[in-house]
Amino acid sequence: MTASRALNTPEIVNPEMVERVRRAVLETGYVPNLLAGALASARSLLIAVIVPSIASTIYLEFVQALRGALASKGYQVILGESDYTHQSEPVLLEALIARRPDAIVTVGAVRSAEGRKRLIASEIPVIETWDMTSEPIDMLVGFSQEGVGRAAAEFFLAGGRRHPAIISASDDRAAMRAEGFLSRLRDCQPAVNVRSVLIPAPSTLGAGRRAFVELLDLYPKMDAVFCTSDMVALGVLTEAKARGMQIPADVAVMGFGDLNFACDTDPPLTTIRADGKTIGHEAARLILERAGHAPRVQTVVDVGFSIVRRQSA
Amino acid sequence: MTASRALNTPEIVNPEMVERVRRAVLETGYVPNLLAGALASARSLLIAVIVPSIASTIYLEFVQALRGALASKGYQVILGESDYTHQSEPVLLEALIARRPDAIVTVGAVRSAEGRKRLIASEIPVIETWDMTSEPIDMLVGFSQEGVGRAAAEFFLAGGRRHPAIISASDDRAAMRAEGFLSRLRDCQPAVNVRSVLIPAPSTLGAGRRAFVELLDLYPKMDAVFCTSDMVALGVLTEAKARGMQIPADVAVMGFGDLNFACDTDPPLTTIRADGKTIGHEAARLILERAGHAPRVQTVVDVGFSIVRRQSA
DNA sequence: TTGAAAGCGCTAACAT
DNA sequence: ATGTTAGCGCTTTCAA
Repeated sequence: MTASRALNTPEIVNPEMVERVRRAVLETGYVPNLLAGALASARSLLIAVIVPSIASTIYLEFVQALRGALASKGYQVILGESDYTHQSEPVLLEALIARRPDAIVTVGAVRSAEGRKRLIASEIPVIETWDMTSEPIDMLVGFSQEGVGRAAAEFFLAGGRRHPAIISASDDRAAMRAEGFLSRLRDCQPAVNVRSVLIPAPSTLGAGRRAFVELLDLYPKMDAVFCTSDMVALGVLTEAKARGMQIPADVAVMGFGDLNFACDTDPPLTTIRADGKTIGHEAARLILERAGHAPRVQTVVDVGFSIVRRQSA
Repeated sequence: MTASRALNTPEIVNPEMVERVRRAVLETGYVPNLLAGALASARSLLIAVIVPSIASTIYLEFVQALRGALASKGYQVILGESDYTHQSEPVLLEALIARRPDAIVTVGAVRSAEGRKRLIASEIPVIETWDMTSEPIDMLVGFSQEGVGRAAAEFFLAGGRRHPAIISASDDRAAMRAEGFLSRLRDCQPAVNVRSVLIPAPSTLGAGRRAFVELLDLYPKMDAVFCTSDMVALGVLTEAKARGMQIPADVAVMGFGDLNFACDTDPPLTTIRADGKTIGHEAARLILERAGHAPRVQTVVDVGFSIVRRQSA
């Protein structure tokens, strides 16, 4: 017990004793067994994070920020992949709950009723992120995906574009952005024509190119394209350039994500920035506050989004 | 004990008993505590993976493949970030060892003597990946980074290019690729001029653009550029296009990684493919074999690499 | 096929 | 400031 205290709370142990323990640790190469510690203390210092796909770059900064903010407090992150579908959600959740993480962070709302039930029953703090859902399980850090779509439409309209199109990936949140975009356009007087093309998640440059070709074909008057991902927008820029089109003169192009290449494309990409880093930091803050048994804190955080105006639109 | 068996090895339990246990599990919402299980059985079903940076896309497929192959056997992955430096390596390793993972997979060789010592002392299976180091700690799955660089140089030479340049990121493995590239060129008779530009890790499109501008300035005769990352190569293509240069007529461009956009750039990017997916699968296979107490298997796997010839070079 | 006993390596809680 | 006791929830081992 004294050794345990010397390592975890040295300030309440006699300095000489702490020194003796330190020496013994070095001599023996002792590394504490966190599994045993977690079992005894009911704190695993483990945070489970569920992303749709590890390979989708859009969430990388978020995971990195979350991980970084928690690492300094001794927490580690375990990653789950929900595969953009909600079929295996309950199974994945059970596997993660079995590790007794101190919090579970999900990208997007937990959709399956079964999954929600298990999370609630587990009494583990839950943080849903990247969207403002109406009925969060517990805590929530995000922004309005529909709002993003509406803002994009508004931006095009304000710029005088009357023949907008959208290239949308087929995942939950991209669909919400698309819905916001379309709904804003439905409200126009006089009516505005729109075309949309759906591509499978995850979003790639190639899918963007091909979708743009398709749009050029079926919507010759098109003068603006909103892409639900910067990678797709880059594909549009590539195809446009290859055809000698002028961006934004011929077609305005707008992306989403403000990925790290967006400022360096040709022309630089106008996009909507959702700050994954901030979402990660806020989620970490909520986790730490909850861990400190702080009085019930504000549990819904809207981090908003911003239009990053560059040259492509 | 019977309940434990009914859940883990139902085949040796009376079917009626299994059924009773199943019902009880459903009724109570019981979820096994893997922390306790791991402590008792000395198997955590946890695999620690160390990548230089979560945000570097090049390792995403690898992590995903590794995760996928292990998930079906009940393993989960815990992620560590080594930050492209080896300073904090021992600390990170200690934090991971404390979780008693059943294996530790690292991207790149473990450099610090302290880290190597701890890993060996821990007796946890170790798999170093993405490089063929001469003195692996335990198992190894990778390919020759220097070989990649030499192959790139060879490719340019065979294509008649005599004024090659390289844009290299400043991480361990990129530096090895650069060294291979330069060493092959040093062997040329008659001598071949080379220029190299170093950019900070992680590699970005913007860094590629700017490095290319720099090269154009200080090496007007340049007729080929090898980039240690596809993202950087994309930056070169972008800048070239913006200046109205002809690729590959004016300058041949070659990347590394065969990232998912490489086939859809304009022109399509010639690159060197290192199959992260295969590395991940092989690593998973080694882990599972070792876990099955299989007789000492082949512990060094060279997955090789291949030149993907497209139009940019 | 089922059960009983012991213990994995820690920490909480309660002495001293 | 240090020590003792008990127990976290499982699995291993041995017994019936």
